[in-house]
Amino acid sequence: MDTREQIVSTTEKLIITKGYNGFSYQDIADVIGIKKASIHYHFKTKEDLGVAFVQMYHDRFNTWTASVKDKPNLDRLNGFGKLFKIVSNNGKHICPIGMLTSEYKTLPEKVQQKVHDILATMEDWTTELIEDGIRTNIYKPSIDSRLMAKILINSLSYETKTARIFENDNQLDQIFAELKKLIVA
Amino acid sequence: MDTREQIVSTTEKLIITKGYNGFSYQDIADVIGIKKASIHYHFKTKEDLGVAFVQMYHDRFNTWTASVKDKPNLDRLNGFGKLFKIVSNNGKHICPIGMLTSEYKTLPEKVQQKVHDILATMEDWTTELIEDGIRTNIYKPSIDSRLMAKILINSLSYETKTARIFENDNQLDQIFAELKKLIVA
DNA sequence: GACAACCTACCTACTAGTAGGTAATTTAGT
DNA sequence: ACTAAATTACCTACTAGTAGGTAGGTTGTC
Repeated sequence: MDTREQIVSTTEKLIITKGYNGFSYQDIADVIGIKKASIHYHFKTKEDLGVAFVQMYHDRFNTWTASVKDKPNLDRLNGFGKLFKIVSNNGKHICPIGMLTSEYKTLPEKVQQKVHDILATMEDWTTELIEDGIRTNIYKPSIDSRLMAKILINSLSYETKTARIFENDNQLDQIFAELKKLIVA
Repeated sequence: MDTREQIVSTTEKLIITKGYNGFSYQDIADVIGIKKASIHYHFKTKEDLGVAFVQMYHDRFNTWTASVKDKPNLDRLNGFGKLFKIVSNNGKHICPIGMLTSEYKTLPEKVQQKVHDILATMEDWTTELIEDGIRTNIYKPSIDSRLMAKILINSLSYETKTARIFENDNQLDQIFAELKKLIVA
């Protein structure tokens, strides 16, 4: 992993714990053992680094959706749930996009745009997943796909935060199971 | 409204937009037109102010639950939904407790404790509401009360954040309606 | 006179960002 | 193959601004 990748990777960890406004170039410098000015060499401004991080996260999600696009609907649904389980890391981490969603109003314009984009991508993908499930009679026909997509994403994303507070590492599974009960016919 | 109340009230607005770590005593001073040092007179440290704010918010919730405790179950459920609608203020605001939940790891210890307490209170109240609904055959018997309580709170709380980003002021109602469809028999 | 509620004036610590320099590597021209 | 120019990746040292917090003085009310 080269220095640039190390910076973005460290940024992810710091956003999870301290948020975008809460971490500093000095924090990153301390973690990877270089000087603050050297980070400015790789990312001229903090805004540039923020944009690069969210773009990386968006790319990661797109790569994942591409990798499961031919799998059965229920596999994709379970895979989506597992994504949050991995992010949560047994109640130790939270979803960084959830953090940026909270901080949105104070984020630099270009970072806001990127956060807006990944949220839209995730909501659209999940909506299509549920639409597909209804169309193929796997899911309950009474469901509104977009609203259920939001309920699913909101419940799981927010749970990574409360799990960290209550040091509860298994309720994410239970919530996902309860949601599946509501969705699957 | 005396100065102390003005400070706490301004703190609420600032936490909603900038978060606990994002607002400063100077911000408050600018809003209410006094000097920074005068805020230290009312709240010796920022931690004290944070504690006072969350306590006020907790008291407000307790006052509300007390005011509806003898109302029919569905009235209480609808009232709970409306609480988020009021907080959201047509997609302009977010739930400040949701903000503090994101920031949790960086909050001073006493503020963390208060956030932990209000989250537990809200979850317990909602769980009991759903238990009552199941017991009185108003809700679907297949529901797990605690998990559904979390799904309800998470969905609505997180939606105040995404509504602010997408400038969408009516999906909170729709999500609450969809959740009611899932809960009510 | 006592006290509450404010003030001015300061402190230390930290922030993002910049100026200017250096050693090592890569590229281009002869 | 040799060399000069350019680039990469870092460094030290600094700026202006802001953070939370404090000491001590002033003002207004009972």
